[in-house]
Amino acid sequence: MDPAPFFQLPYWDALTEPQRRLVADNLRTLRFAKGALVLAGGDCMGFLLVTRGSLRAYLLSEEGREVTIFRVGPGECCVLSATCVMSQIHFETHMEAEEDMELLLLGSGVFRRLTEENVSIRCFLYEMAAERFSEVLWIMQQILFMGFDRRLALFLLEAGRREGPQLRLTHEQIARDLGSAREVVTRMLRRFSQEGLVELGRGVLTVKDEEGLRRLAGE
Amino acid sequence: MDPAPFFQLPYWDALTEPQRRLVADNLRTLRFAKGALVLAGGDCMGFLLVTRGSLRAYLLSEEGREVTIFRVGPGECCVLSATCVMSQIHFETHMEAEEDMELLLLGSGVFRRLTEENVSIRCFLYEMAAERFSEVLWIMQQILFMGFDRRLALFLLEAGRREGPQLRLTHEQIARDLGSAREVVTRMLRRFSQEGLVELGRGVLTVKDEEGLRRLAGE
DNA sequence: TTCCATTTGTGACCAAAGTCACAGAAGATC
DNA sequence: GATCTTCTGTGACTTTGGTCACAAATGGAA
Repeated sequence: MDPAPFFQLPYWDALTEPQRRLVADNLRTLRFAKGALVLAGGDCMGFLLVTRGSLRAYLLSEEGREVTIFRVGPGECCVLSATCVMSQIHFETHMEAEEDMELLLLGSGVFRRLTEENVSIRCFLYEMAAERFSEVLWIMQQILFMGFDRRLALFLLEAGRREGPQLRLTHEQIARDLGSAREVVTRMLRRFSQEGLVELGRGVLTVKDEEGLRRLAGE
Repeated sequence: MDPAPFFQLPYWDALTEPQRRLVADNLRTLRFAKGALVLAGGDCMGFLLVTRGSLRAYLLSEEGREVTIFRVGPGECCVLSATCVMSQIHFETHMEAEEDMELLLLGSGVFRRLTEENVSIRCFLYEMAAERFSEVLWIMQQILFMGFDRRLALFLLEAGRREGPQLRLTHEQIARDLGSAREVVTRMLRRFSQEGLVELGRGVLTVKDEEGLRRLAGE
């Protein structure tokens, strides 16, 4: 197992030599297949650092509806599970592998020891949590105040920024991401395609008029 | 101006003597009348500590709809404005005085210097932000997945916990808090009163059957 | 090629909550 | 007590988005 990615994180410098050894000795690599549940209901697994693929964090209702609140890509760590180890704050959040993925895990026992010994790490992680916080507030704004057309437009713009204008997504996936229903997505996408904003294909979706989407999204 | 409340905060111990003087010399007391806007759109005023009354933080839509995301009571500080000074994260959040209130302000310049010099304070504040984060996720769950009846029941339970079973609230105020419309609140409250859960009066509302509300709320 | 599972398209319908337009009631103020 | 303002009550209506029930298209797999 190659812990190199962990060493690249900014807080590595803040560690003492014994602490570094402790980390190196206790890192484990975990692999998950696409769609696998990585973490349910805000379990406190410890410190997670994604090395390949990506995680999707979402809220889950009793009836099974989901809403994505953020993603964790390669080189990023999951602040929620870290925060939960550090301060007994429990987040009712689920995480699944969006693609086949690999992550480094530093178990909660060792990780807690580390954060108790070293304020800089705590601080660094909390700061990242605060950043997520501001993103989540933004998503909340969208859900609260925007119609579905605007939300979908924002979704497409955001996805486009991540993956380019060619999106390999089914309507079903989009619906789950936005916490809506597939038919609703289909209808709205059809409207978008009639207006020349996107082009639709089976399992693919091409953004044709980013400017138009942006206008619709009110950006 | 009496900076005593500031001294009672846990991080006071973490300050050096010159830092303490710096704080004491730069604290200002501000007063706001009930309903006054304390902070708009996530301004970075600096560090706010409420000494009397309470703040209400809310999201605001373009059309003027509001949703309350948290409150800051006496002895508590506003983590959002603090966080925003520390890390340039901007929260699109508004705050108003819920009652006549008084707060201590440590301007952003001095406060930034302080947090740069002292990791413990940074860390402490970020940790509080993380706590707010978990509360906001919970509110998000409510809005996303619950019907209005459940949300209202939760609101009444929460308000009851703060202020006892006698609530001095108008339907209008409740509606603003929940981001809904006054008529909707009136209708639902009427249903609640028919079911014996609450008793209604002009500007007053008494929780009669907390257990029943709890059942309805699914707690 | 022929299945077959997956994905998309669509119309009809439903339900929740927001909007509108008032009317009436309760306190406050003069 | 008369008037005013603020609250509350209510029915009718609209909108949005979710649900249902299919049909049709597409692209692998056998």
